[in-house]
Amino acid sequence: MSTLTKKQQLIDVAIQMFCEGGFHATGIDKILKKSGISKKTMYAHFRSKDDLILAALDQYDKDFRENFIQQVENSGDTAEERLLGVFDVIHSWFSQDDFYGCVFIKAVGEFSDVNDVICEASRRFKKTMRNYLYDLCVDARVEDSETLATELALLINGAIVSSQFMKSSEPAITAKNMARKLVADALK
Amino acid sequence: MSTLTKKQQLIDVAIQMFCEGGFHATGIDKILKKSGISKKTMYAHFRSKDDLILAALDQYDKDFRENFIQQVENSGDTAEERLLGVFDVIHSWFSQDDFYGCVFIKAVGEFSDVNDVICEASRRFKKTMRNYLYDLCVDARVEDSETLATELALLINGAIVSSQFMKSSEPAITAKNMARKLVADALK
DNA sequence: AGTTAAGTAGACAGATCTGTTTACTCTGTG
DNA sequence: CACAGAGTAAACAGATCTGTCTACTTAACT
Repeated sequence: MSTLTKKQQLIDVAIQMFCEGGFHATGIDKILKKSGISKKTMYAHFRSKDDLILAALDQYDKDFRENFIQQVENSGDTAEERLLGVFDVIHSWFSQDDFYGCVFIKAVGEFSDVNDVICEASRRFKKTMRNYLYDLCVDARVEDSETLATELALLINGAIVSSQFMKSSEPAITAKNMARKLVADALK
Repeated sequence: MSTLTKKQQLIDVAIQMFCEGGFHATGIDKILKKSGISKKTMYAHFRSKDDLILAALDQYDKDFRENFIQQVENSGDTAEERLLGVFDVIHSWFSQDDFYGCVFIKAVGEFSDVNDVICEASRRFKKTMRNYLYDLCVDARVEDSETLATELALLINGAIVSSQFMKSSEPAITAKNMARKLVADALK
């Protein structure tokens, strides 16, 4: 029951509520009520709401990527299989009950000010993900890994948004079929 | 200077501000200040803020699609050219100074409640756009137009989001290259 | 046992939000 | 001129938001 635990609980509840309801519509009071933590404690750990948002995004960034990478690693024996395995992983993500789209896409939508720290954190996440895709491409001996990584990243963004709109996990399958062609082309 | 004009001005300013700043972060007072219209007049035309949001989205839906379709029609002589012309049109959209991503993507991000009227309007827009893509596919004598239309819609969503994150219009070009392969495949 | 750190509960301040209302202005028309 | 329609300006109500502050509690450590 160290101080870390309360801080962590706060971050956990916050990210969950931001994912579902967005940032501006999710008030501090709601987060505190749901987490059962007092306001004073929150402001002892975080300077402001924005500070909490930032901490929540940082945490989510780390957790999501860790989980994502591990699932991709387990999705196939060859590098090429893992490259397509990415889309199986997002398919199971889309299938979760608490899937409300990508919280970083929400973030750049709500904080469009270019220099906003929250935007920067979101951009950083997408860049890191794209770099991971690039590494997968290199492993699969793709010649133009730069291009393919960018294409796959675009495909993933599209699948997320389409899935959110259609309230279905099918776009992951659509994207996988598209990716299959691109990968085949890139390896040819 | 009829009543329509004031209502229209309000809608115009509102949609512009919602596009840039999102919905929850854009207060009524800011819209009124920017448009120079009094609060009483606003509430004479709209029942509530949600009502204004809905009217603004409806208007944008109509205007955007009209403009989009016209540009696509002018983008090539053959149906196949127009199918790829779609990506030239979004490229010029991404290049605009006031491009802040797709307002309907913002909307489903901020109003995630499934039954929300605002969400419904956003879903309707995306469906209508996909149907237009479907028509283009049929015109181009694509065999499986259902699949290709879904794929192109996903590609467009991905390009929008990637463009917003990268603050660049290049994803439109990336998407066009991807689409070229898909169209070639679909016509083979 | 006593001190300290960390927490709760909740009142409070001040800003901002949506939405209502009152009183005044302007403008065109019969 | 008189009146009706549409608009402005601005006060107001009531809710909600972020952030601060006081007073009390609990638990751990020396």
